[in-house]
Amino acid sequence: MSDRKYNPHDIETKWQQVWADAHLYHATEDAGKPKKYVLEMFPYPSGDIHMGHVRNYTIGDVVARQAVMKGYSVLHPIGWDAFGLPAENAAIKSNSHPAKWTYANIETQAASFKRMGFSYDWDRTVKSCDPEYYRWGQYIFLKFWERGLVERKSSPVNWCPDCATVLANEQVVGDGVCWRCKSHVQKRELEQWYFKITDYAQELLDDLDKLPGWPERVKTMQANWIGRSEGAEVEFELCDVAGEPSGEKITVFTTRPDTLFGCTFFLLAPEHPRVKEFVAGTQYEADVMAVVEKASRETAVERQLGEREKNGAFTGRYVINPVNGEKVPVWVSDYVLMDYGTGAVMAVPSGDQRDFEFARKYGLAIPPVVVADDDPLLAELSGATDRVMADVPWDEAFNGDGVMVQSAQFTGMRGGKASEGMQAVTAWLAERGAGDASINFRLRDWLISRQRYWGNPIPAVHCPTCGLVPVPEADLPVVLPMDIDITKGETLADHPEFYETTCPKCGGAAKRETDTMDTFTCSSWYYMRYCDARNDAMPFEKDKVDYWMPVDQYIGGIEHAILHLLYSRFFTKVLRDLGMLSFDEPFTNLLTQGMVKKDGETMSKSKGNVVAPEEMIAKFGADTLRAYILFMAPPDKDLEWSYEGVEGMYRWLSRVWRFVTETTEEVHAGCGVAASGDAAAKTLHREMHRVTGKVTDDIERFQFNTAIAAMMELTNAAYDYRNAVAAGSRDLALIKEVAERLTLMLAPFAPHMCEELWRETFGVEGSVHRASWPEFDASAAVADELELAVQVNGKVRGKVTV
RNA sequence: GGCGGCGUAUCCGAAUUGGCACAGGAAGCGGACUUAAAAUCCGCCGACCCCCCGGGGUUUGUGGGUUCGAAUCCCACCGCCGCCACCA
Repeated sequence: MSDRKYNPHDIETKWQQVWADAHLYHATEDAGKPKKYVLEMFPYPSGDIHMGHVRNYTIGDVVARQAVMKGYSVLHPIGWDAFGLPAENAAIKSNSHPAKWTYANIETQAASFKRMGFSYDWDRTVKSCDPEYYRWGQYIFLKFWERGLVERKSSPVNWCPDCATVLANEQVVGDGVCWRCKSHVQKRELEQWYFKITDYAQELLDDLDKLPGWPERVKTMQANWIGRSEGAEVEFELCDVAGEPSGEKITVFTTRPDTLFGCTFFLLAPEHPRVKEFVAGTQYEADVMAVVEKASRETAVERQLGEREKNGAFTGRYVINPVNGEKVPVWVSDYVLMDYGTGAVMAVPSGDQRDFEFARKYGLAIPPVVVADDDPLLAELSGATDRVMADVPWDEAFNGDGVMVQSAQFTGMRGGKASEGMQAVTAWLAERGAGDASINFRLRDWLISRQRYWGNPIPAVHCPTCGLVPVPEADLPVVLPMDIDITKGETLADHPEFYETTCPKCGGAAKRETDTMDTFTCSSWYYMRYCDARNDAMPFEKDKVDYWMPVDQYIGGIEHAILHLLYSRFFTKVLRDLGMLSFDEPFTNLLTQGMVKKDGETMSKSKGNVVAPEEMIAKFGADTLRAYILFMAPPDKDLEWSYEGVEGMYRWLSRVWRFVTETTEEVHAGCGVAASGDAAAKTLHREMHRVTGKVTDDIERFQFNTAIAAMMELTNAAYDYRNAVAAGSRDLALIKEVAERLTLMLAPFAPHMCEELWRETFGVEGSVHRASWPEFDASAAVADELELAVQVNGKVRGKVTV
């Protein structure tokens, strides 16, 4: 018989040990059961866990535990995203080594996860900084390379001065700051390694439709990031210095070829490679170079701060508009981006607000070409195929749908995005070899090289004779050397014993690549490794991945809406094309959990509003913390921490504990009747079935807060029954069933307490976490009598009891 | 500027998707038990207006609309949050 008082601490540590010894949560591929892969984003080992971790991993744990009880074969693993800069910074601060800091934190976090009672299969743990893991990251890199998806090229890249490394576009956030250290990012021209994610841009966009289990806003963010634009490429013929046609073509991308007749000037980005050549030694050189230099001085931040004053200068050159043979001047302007489209733009000031502002500032013509249906100008210009008006009477550009005017044979057609006129102009250009329909993406290739030590070494060799040579698979892993003094700011480039090597191709002296890979390469496939975590012959067996994958439920923070989730989708598609697996998308259902706040702000040490999980465990136990963090709000919403709230949760768990232990004593003592069937018993019986249905349903919908609320209602109904019926007359079968059902349904939330009640109080053989989830009888949940409201004109006018 | 989300009692939140608005918890108040306290158990618990003291009416950020019926759908506005942003 258990203690009368609920004492979480002894119970929790006791069962944690029992579960660990029995490998209770070991996952096996069981062909006789449906599978469920429940995964939470693996943590970065920066110190001990915080409340955000508690919330994230508790959600996953409840889902995983209930799935086991419902008869699924469940995979619920954990690991660590262990490479990365914070480890280097911490090592510098503490005059230590990144590995030491990282492994120590992993130990701390692992202990905390165990103390929280999470049901992980610890035999599948992955640490991305272990050679047994990262060697397969290198292997995958080589496979990508074989497939032509690895590229080393020179281009303007994002440089974080504080992290002293380059960053991927996705890692530049907010107003042009580093995702990790929030420093302002600079632009530098550097040669770097890329994964050609743009090869998959269309599929990454299209397949968002295959993800009905993802939040709409995450899909919208990814679609915006990929940024598909339909339009046309148009070729303009360049004129020479004397203004005569040179025969050379210069291409632009436009989403509005229907406005081509309104093009009155042509723009180049300040970084455009032709700019210097065009103005060298001319009277325009000084003005143009002033614009170029001003733009280059501006940081990425300033250029990304939305709309600003547009600056420009005439280059002295002209291009010929292919639709009307008009010579239009070529300008340089700082609002044209070199890394989108072709770095050159046809300007149509009447149809584009930016071009409009630029034209007004520099006195360039603004002829109308697409006019709104309700614009009086339409009547005035109706039927005019030639340009009779060179300047619109408008205050701003018009970019909507309307009627084409002053556009030769296209005059009178519908103009606008995806319009008849747009198609007609594109077709006309294509016939004459002056353009064609085209699609442009905002997505850029993924810059994966980092000039940092604590990461996965890129398996490549620079040979003076053979060029870039991949490290042969047999030579993997390229081991990250441990004898490095990070406190002196050393990187692999400071260690000749690392980089001095021989070329795998010709055998001559060569230099090993000293950059490491972006940590997001490590996190792009770890969930596949869990399926076959100890394989030392390949990253994973196809059969095992095909059994467990895709992840049925993925849970993590919204901050990965683009970064990690996009990269993982990309990896999955490439690995599929490499024949290593056979599905298209890695995560079928995605839950993005909200943040845990205190006093309306995110918890942080600098704000001094951190509530440490260990402090709450010490006070109330892990079960109370788990149940509380799920009870306070739906999982996708932010949650405001309240100390009074935790005490309330502890009170309720104690109340359940008392009910179960006391009624079990009554049952054992035979103090009551076998079955009573009176009104009070009927009410409790009905409530028990109603709540079973509600809890089952709510966990499926991730409404953990209402699932717990329903169990509280059942607890209240159970106490009502005890108050209504005297001891000795109580229905023993009923109160026993209520106690058992409560224990089973609460087990995923408060696993230790329920295990204690199940095995010690009830005396059942085997774990409650292997027991079957309670069935419910929908008809038993329906009341015999029902009060119906009678509405007349939507107002309650009476009530009838049926 | 664009896109997306949100707004319900003192606070956190229900309302399974158009059908009795506010379940559950917290806070607060009262009672039982106790010499007393804690713990526990029981009960009460939004506001405003009207009232023949039985009760009735209004109220889901604001204002409209659709509907027999709206917290829920539509339009406009206000407020808060997030993401993107000179992407041609």
